Amino acid sequence: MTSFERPTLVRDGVYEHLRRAVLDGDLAPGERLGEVELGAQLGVSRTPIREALMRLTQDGLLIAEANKGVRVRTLSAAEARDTYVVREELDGLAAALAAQHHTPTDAAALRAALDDLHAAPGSDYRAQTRLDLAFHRAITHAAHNAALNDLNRDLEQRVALIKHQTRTYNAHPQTDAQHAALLDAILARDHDAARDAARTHVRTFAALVLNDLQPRSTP
Amino acid sequence: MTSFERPTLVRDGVYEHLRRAVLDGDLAPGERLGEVELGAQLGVSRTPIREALMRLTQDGLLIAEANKGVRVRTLSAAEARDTYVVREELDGLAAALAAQHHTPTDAAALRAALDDLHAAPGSDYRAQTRLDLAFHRAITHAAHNAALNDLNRDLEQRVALIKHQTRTYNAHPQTDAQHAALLDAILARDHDAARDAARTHVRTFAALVLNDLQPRSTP
DNA sequence: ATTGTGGATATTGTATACAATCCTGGCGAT
DNA sequence: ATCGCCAGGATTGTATACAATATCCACAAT
Repeated sequence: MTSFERPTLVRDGVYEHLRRAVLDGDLAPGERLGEVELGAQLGVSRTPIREALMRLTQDGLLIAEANKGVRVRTLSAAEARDTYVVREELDGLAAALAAQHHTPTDAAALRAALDDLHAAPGSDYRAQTRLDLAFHRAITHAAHNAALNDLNRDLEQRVALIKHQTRTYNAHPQTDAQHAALLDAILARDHDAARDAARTHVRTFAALVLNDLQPRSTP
Repeated sequence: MTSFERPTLVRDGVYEHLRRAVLDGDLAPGERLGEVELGAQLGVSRTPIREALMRLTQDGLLIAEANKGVRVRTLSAAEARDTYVVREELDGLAAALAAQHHTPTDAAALRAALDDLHAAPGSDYRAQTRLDLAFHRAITHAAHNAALNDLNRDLEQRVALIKHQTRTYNAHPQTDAQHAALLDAILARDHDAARDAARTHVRTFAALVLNDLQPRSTP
C-alpha cells in the first residue's frame, strides 16, 4: 500500500472546497453564503461549515457582518491599488530569493508552470488566472522562505479576488515577454534582474487591472 | 450618548483575550490549550472557544494537530530568519509610504508612541515588546495602505512570538538612535532615508534575536 | 527489565437543539 | 402616498449531546 487512508477532517474539506470556489470565481464577489444552505449542499452539519467560513474570513476572502452572515469579499479600487503596491515589493523579493536559492527541482517546476500558462487559451480568463497564480506560486516556493510563502498566499488570494471582480484577462501584449524575462533571470541566478522583472510585471499588470476597476467604483 | 452599547460577540472577546495572552507572553510557546479548560476559565461554552482558536491558528499564532488540539506556536531558527528577511522588506516599504503619506495626526501618534517606548524600563522585556510593536504599528498605520496593514499584522505577531521564545530584550546600544533616525526621516518626508533606516533597524535587531535563538535549536 | 497489548479515560470532531438578533411585509395613522 | 410600527419568519450565535480518535497506565509475555 502507498499510505493508509488518512482521516481527513470534514472542516478541512469544506475549507478547501469553498476556497477553491472563491478563487476560481464560482462564487461571485458580494455573494452571500448561508450556513444551512451550504450544509445541505455538501451534506454536513453547520459546525464544520462555520469553522471553514471563519478561516476564510480570517484569510480575507470573505467578510462577516454580525448576525448577518458572510459574503464573498469585494475590494474597493483603493484596496486593489494598495494590494498591488505591496505585491510589487513582495513579488520582487520572491523573485530575488528564488534566483538565489532555487534547486533543480524548482527550475523544472518553474518551466513547467510557465509552459502550462502558455498552453492555456487566451480567452479563458479563469484558466489564465489559475495558471498565472500557479506560476507565481512556483516562484515563491522556489524562494524557500516560509514566511514569504504564507504572506504571498494571502496576497495571491486577494489578487485573484480582484481579477474576478474586474474580469480582466491576464493577457496583455508584454505578458509573455515579461514572464520569459523573469524566468530567465531566475534561472540565471541574477537576483537583481529577477527582482526588477517581477516588479515591472506586477506594475504593468496592475495598471491594466486598475484601469478596468476604476470606472466601476468612481461613477 | 457617544455610542450605543454594541452587542460584542462572545467569540470576538475570546479571540482578543487569547490573542493578547499569546502576544504578551502569558501563554508560553508550546503550551497546550484545552477547549474545556478555556471554556471553564472564561465561562463560555466550547463553541466560541473553538472558533477563536480556529482564527488564531489561521493567524499563525497557534498550530493545530488533528484530534490533538492546539498549542502556542514555536518557530524554528530558520522560520525566524525567514520572517526577518520579509520584515525588512515590508518594514522598509511601510516607512517609505509613511514618509510620503502621513498626516499631522499620524505624526503626533508616531511621536507619542516613541515617547512611550522610551519611557518603558529597559529591563521589562514584555513592556518593551508591546510598545515596540505599537511604534511599528503606528508607522504602518501612517502608510495608509490597507493591504500592508493586514500583512504587517501577521508579521508583527510572528515577531512577538519569536521574541517571547528568545526572551531577547529590545534594547541594544543603537536602538534609540535608530528609532530616532527612522522617525526623523518619516517626519521629514524623506522616503528613501526612511526606508533605509527601517531596514537597518530590522537587520540590527534580527541579528541580535537570531544570535540568541540559534544556540537553542542547534544543540 | 523491556516491550507489547488492552481497556479506561480524556479530548477533539460533528451534529443538533435552543436563544437572540435581524430582515420583511403588511397594516394603520397622519 | 408615506412613514412608523409590530408581528412573523428566517438566520446567525451559543450551548449541549453524541461519536470518533488519541493518550495513558496497568499488566502480562518474553
